[in-house]
Amino acid sequence: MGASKLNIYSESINKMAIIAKVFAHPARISILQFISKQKSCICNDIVDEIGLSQPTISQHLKVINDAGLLKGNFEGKSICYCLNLERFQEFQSLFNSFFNKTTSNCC
Amino acid sequence: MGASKLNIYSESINKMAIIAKVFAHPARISILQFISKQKSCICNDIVDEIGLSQPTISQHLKVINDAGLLKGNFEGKSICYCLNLERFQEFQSLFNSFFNKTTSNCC
DNA sequence: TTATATAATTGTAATATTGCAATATTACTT
DNA sequence: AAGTAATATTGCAATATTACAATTATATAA
Repeated sequence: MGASKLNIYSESINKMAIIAKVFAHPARISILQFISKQKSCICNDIVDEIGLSQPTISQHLKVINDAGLLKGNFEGKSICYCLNLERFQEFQSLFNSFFNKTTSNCC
Repeated sequence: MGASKLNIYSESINKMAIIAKVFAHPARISILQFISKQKSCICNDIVDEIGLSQPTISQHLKVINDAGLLKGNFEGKSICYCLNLERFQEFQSLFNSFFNKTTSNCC
């Protein structure tokens, strides 16, 4: 085989995995960090900042966006990427509730 | 190319990505959840519970273990897997501090 | 020692991800 | 309309991940 057997897990677990996948690549963490640090909205600056090609950054942005973590505003010919903070906090509380439910019973 | 260019990111960002990767597969989330729910330590029960083959579970356990999230005690011929709660909490606070530092300045 | 049970490792196939060059699209500008 | 700048898409190669069958290692039990 090789592909993930997504059908055997609950909806919420698959959702958590999709969220975690956003953070599972350093380029995407860097992009999120960079966007959040900018005073004004940014666009192609990410390419210069991170050191990957424009298509590669664009691809990572798509992954982040597909998870709902971005808002984009058009500003002339460029796109202003911003964080969707509500969704971000949703992620945070999902993970925290998972972590907080987790205890250890032995060892 | 195809491989991740890990050298262009900071140590802490790469570390976060490695942690996130543990949670980036539903099987691993399920395993963590299952281990934490058990009253007593378990072993091969994970295989029955989750519905993946023994080598596949073993492989996922290795990923979780390599991230430092497990403690293993030998109990007879089987291994008792438990969560390393200290490390788990370390993860939680690392992610929370990332989330909390993240703000949005536009849109 | 031999048998049995549990878990790790190896080998391999299928699929996914990462990265970039080339190209296409989109929106402004002249 | 033609040119330009910014971003997305496509196609492809390299690498990584996922999954399992077969095998191996380890530990107890007979």
